[in-house]
Amino acid sequence: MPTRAESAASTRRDLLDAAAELLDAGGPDAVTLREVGARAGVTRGAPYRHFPDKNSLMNAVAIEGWERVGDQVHAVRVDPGLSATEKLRAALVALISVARHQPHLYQLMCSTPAGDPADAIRAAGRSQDEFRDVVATVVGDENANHYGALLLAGAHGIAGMELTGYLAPDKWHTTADEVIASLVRMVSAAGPATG
Amino acid sequence: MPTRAESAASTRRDLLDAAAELLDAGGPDAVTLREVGARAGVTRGAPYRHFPDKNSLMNAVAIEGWERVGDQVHAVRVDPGLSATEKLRAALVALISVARHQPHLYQLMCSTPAGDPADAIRAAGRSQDEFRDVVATVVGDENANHYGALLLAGAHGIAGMELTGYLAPDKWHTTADEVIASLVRMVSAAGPATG
DNA sequence: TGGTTGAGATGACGGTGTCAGCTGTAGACT
DNA sequence: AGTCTACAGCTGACACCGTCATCTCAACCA
Repeated sequence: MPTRAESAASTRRDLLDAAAELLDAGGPDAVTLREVGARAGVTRGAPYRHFPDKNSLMNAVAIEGWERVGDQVHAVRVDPGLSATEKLRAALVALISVARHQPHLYQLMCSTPAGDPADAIRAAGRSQDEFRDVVATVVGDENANHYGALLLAGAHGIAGMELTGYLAPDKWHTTADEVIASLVRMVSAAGPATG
Repeated sequence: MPTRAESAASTRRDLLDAAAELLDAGGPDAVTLREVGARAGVTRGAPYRHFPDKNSLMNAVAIEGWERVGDQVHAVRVDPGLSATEKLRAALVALISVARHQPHLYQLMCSTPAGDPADAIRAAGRSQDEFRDVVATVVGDENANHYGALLLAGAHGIAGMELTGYLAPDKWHTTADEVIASLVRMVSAAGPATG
């Protein structure tokens, strides 16, 4: 029999899960506070005990998405079985795989955070820090910022184009994976010595 | 005194302008069919004579945005006063400038088109064709597809990160313009001879 | 044991997208 | 000329949404 705090925490967790589930299944329009509440076993007013408004709930969902990406990139970074270049590629693939498997979540994560953006940007910043460390092992600390931003942008851009259908395969005759591979190759070639 | 067809076309134009105006000023949530109608001088039901639903209206706004980008890239491509590399950079800047000056429109243009995506993708495709022609003059026809997609993704990604605030300047110590310049430099170095 | 706190339920309100039905007029037809 | 028709726009209505004020009631603490 759960204590009151436990029960509240459990409800909050259920609300987040329900929101993420609805988002994955039916896109942003399918996420309705009434349905979120219903799936969490509460009524439409209950979420307001845990989040100031709907935007804050969606913001929290996005933050958890970024935290998961951060964990994945961290796991890649400390994986002893991967070379520096392999880590770089794996880290980029981690980002793209969110766009592929949870496109609606990805678009939420990469849209301007509603309400207070600070928390979402901080959560995204942690995975960016992990990623920059990976980049640094390939191009050196002094180039990590520049090439890190370049690679992040490239991965983010190709992921977005792929999931929206704007990277039409029969027009460009290339895939997101090929572009990623090409980016990694170019940056690796630039190497630690290049300004 | 306008004929009936002229009057209808004028109303349709006013609806599109009003929607784009509201989108620019207040984001997607500010675009309401009632307000769009009011600004166009009609009531809330009138837009349904010109668009099947709200999504189609927003889709049409996105398409016009892509057409404008296509025109800009075309103008760059045929500008006799620019070198191939300068054209490449200018074309990318044209894309980014939309993200900078009309961020909400840009996010609409780059989100999964609601309803029938075919028209929006076709409109975006025209500017992509123009862009690929610019790329081809730098890296050659055989590499235009691959590097074109890479550059487009890079520009799209850096534009998106900049406008959402995820490219924190005090974290990455670089700017979107620097990343673009670096991309152009790398691709130009790859050149027509490289596979 | 009695008071307090806070999670959750409920009723209500304004706003929104959407549709059915109506009105009036521009253009076509006889 | 007179009549008919198509259709842009108006209005009322409906279901749904986010949000809030208010209420209830069980878990906590003194």
